[in-house]
Amino acid sequence: MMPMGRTKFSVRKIDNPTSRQAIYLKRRDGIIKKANELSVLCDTDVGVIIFSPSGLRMSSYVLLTDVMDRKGVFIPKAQAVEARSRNAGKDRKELEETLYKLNRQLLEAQEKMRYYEPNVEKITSLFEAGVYQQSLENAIQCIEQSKAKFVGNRIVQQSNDNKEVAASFAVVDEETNTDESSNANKNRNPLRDEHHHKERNSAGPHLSLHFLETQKNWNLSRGGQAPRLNIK
Amino acid sequence: MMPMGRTKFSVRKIDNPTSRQAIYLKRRDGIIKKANELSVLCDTDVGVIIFSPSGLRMSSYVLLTDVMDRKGVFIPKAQAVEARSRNAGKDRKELEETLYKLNRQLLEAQEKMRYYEPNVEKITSLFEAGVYQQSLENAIQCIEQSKAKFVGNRIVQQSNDNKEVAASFAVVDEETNTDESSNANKNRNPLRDEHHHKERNSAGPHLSLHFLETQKNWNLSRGGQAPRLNIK
DNA sequence: AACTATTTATAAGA
DNA sequence: TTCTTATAAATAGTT
Repeated sequence: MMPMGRTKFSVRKIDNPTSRQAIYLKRRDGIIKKANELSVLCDTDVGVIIFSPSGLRMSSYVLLTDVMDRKGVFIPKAQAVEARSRNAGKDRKELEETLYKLNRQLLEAQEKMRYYEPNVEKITSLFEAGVYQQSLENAIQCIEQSKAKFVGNRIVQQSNDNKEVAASFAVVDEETNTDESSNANKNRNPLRDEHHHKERNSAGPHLSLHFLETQKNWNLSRGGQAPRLNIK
Repeated sequence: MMPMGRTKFSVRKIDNPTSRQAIYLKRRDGIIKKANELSVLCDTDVGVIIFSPSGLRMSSYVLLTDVMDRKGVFIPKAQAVEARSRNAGKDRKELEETLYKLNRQLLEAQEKMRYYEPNVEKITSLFEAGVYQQSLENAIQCIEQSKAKFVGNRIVQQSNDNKEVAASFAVVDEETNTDESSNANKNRNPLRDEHHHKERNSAGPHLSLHFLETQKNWNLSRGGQAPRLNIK
């Protein structure tokens, strides 16, 4: 008979589908919790992407942003141009594969583009508008910095813009919500780490993602306190 | 005197930089280890991206990967399948033509993108910087107008601008979030709401990703076995 | 880098 | 499913 409590395990695929699923759920939650803790404790950006075992859909994602830009989502220009001639030797299957990939890349690009060229008519909430605006503001930041170089580094003050924008969000939030009861649904400010952006050229949609919350009672708030578990 | 062993902690930013860094390292490793375990145990794809507290560089990423290709993160599976079959009737010439067109579209998209994500390092004159900025300012103008609609056609004024806008943010937001309170340093994430993801096909991590391993002795291999830790 | 005292995470079982 | 409980793991403060 198995011991009552936790048993040792080895890192190999769990054969039994039922327990695999069960374990998946537990561990998924565990990782997300830890990712959140790390991000709060150390004030870092952390992203986690987890697919359900079935593989049919993304089960859980906790994403972090602008990473994408840096990792070369788009194929380098040279590579793209060259692609055509390189198709000469490919058989049909390969061609279709290439086509498929290109399609995807294009979709990605278009998706991204939406941040910068939002169809104003299609913006359905103020919320969304703010998101778009932020990405643009970020882009402008970069340009400002670039300009500063030419002018002789004199315009450094501009760099506080982002903070103000972000701050105003928070401030007003407080105006509308006077009650101080704190619950789990708070998310970090995507603009918090400006230095991230400063270091890099990309002004990308620095918004996207973030912690998808986990409906649990975990203290997912930043700066929270609460030892939230039962104390023996 | 502090107890020798682990002490309880609350989830809030660690003030002491030294211990923050120390804790960062430990927990970072811990998460990566767990991510790997999950991926092996449950045969899932898991990705983790962690930035160092300094924020200067990506400190650690362990991305599992080809996920995207296999499971269609960017395009829903159904759509992907369709994309393929649409090419079924085409002969080679047509295929190559399609490929070429796609390539061109992609290049165009990338070109445009450069506009919004200009490589600051490569801007060679103040004038050029100005041009970029102008296009971005224009975009922001549009957004502002869009915002105004939501604020009830109220004219957005200079000084109170931020507050008003932000306030309505809160309101709009509240439709999806019933109770919410906030401190000055906590910001909601504008994209938190899932509908962003739901409504777009490619809300996923636009990552291309690869597996970066972690130099450690952990058994990071897939399908591995080995209880890799010391047995008492 | 190692070491432990403790806190956490969790695999089974209820 | 959700809760419980015994035990494995993770890890904060120390050396």
